[in-house]
Amino acid sequence: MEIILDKDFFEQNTVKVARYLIGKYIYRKTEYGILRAMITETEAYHGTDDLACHCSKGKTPRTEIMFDEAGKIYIYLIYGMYYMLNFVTMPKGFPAAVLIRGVENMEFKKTGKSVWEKLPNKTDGPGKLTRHFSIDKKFNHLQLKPKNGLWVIDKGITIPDKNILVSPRIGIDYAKESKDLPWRFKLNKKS
DNA sequence: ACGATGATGAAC
DNA sequence: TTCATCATCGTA
Repeated sequence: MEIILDKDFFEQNTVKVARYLIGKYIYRKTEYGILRAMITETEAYHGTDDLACHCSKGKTPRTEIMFDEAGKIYIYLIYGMYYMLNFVTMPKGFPAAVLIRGVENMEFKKTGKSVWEKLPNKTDGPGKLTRHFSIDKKFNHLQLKPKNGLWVIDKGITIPDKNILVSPRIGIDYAKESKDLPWRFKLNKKS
């Protein structure tokens, strides 16, 4: 059974969403075909009290999207060259999002064909991920749904807790008392 | 270990 | 309007 994840799924605690996104599949449709992969690494950014969250600065032109409805896409540019992919969580008005850091099992189905061909794994980082999926700022503020060319599917696979590595988030040493929160989730290959 | 490269938010 | 900073990656 395959379910397209929508507002109902994303409109809950950001840490839970980050945890349960592991093992879900991200789909990206272009004129050439459909690219899909399993999400294997995520991070939660939750509320104005989270000093690592961009929204800790309050509502600004950039962070406004995090205050919007759950299931929307937040894209920003980092280090002048990499786009980061985030999904907005929590009810409208509460700023929060999940960063998608990594995927595995990339497959591609050409337009007009019916077979999925496996692709080599090169998506072990948030910047590479958006590059391989051709995701850029035009997705900012869009909703996750097939019509927009980007969506997430639950294939009914549940990853047990013992196969998930929980740790502090990457690259946020500046975040003082928030920097050690265990809000990063990663699929543990050996189990 | 470090530079590429530009948006962002805060200070002036 | 200027300035430091940055949820990264490839090269060394």
